[in-house]
Amino acid sequence: MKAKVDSEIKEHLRGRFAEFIKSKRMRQTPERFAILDKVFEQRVHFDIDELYRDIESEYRVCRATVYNTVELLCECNILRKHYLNENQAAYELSDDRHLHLICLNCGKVREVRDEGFNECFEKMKFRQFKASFISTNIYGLCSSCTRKMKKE
Amino acid sequence: MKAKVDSEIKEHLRGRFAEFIKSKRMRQTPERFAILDKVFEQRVHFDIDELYRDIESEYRVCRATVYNTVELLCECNILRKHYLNENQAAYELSDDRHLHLICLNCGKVREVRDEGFNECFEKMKFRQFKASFISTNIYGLCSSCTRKMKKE
DNA sequence: GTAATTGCAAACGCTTTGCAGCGCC
DNA sequence: GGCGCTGCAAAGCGTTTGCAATTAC
Repeated sequence: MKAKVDSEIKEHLRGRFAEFIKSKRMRQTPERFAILDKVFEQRVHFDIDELYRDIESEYRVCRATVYNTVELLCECNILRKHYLNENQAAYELSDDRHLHLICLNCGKVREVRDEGFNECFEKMKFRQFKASFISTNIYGLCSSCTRKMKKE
Repeated sequence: MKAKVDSEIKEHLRGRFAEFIKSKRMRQTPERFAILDKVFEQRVHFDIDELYRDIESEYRVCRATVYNTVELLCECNILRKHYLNENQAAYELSDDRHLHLICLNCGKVREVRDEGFNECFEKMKFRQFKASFISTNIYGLCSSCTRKMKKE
């Protein structure tokens, strides 16, 4: 439920992506930047297919390219990849810290911020492991499924 | 890295599974209990294919049945299903609380216990959501991949 | 110019499904 | 004996791959 990314941050990230691409001696294709722009328009975590359908309407690009570019955006640390369920990977902007509440019955995912939890993670240190980011999934029952269960 | 499940707990869980099956008016097939027994022998999180190959050597059973039974064991709250990466779901005994340290480079998964973190979760309450369990994945670089990176 | 990147389509791997026959209740 | 469960095989679906054509540098 976060507000759309503001244009200053957008510009900054676009610049970082451009730098990243250059540093790897890769090419700045229009497809890559078109995809990045659509990424900014996503309000919550999204999957490749959602992003693809969203882009497709105004820019001709194929799924494989979306996969490739999103992978690049993860390497560049603009996006992060999460595995919430069986179906497909979910992506989110890196600065968007929250937990996922996932209903075991209907599969609905809710994003929840919890500062205490974030602090708890910041403090953690691991031997022989350089942590980059945390992905926390809490499985349970959403309110409407709880209600449904009671009726039965 | 946990010790094998001791026989008392095993007996208890077998009983619970039997009860669960009866309560749903399902059948106590030998396949279901053979699979449960193999589940107890797993030392860390495992996937369906590992479990299947492990069973197959001494008991004729097909993949679909393993999928079905493991799903039942999750419903019965003996197992929990985690999504660590793209490839496949990972399963663990419910009483085995730990985080997963996942290397972004080689994909290796390490299990780590952290009591502070568990307590932090216990305290959390969510509006309109009945939490059942938490699955925490920490992505980063393992020590050997960190070393590899430095060399380049 | 030339090598990286794209679109397309086929391949891949995990999981689910449909179905005929078996066996638990 | 009936119907739930099994094995088998095929289908489904997200993702990856191979390749010829395109295009950024």
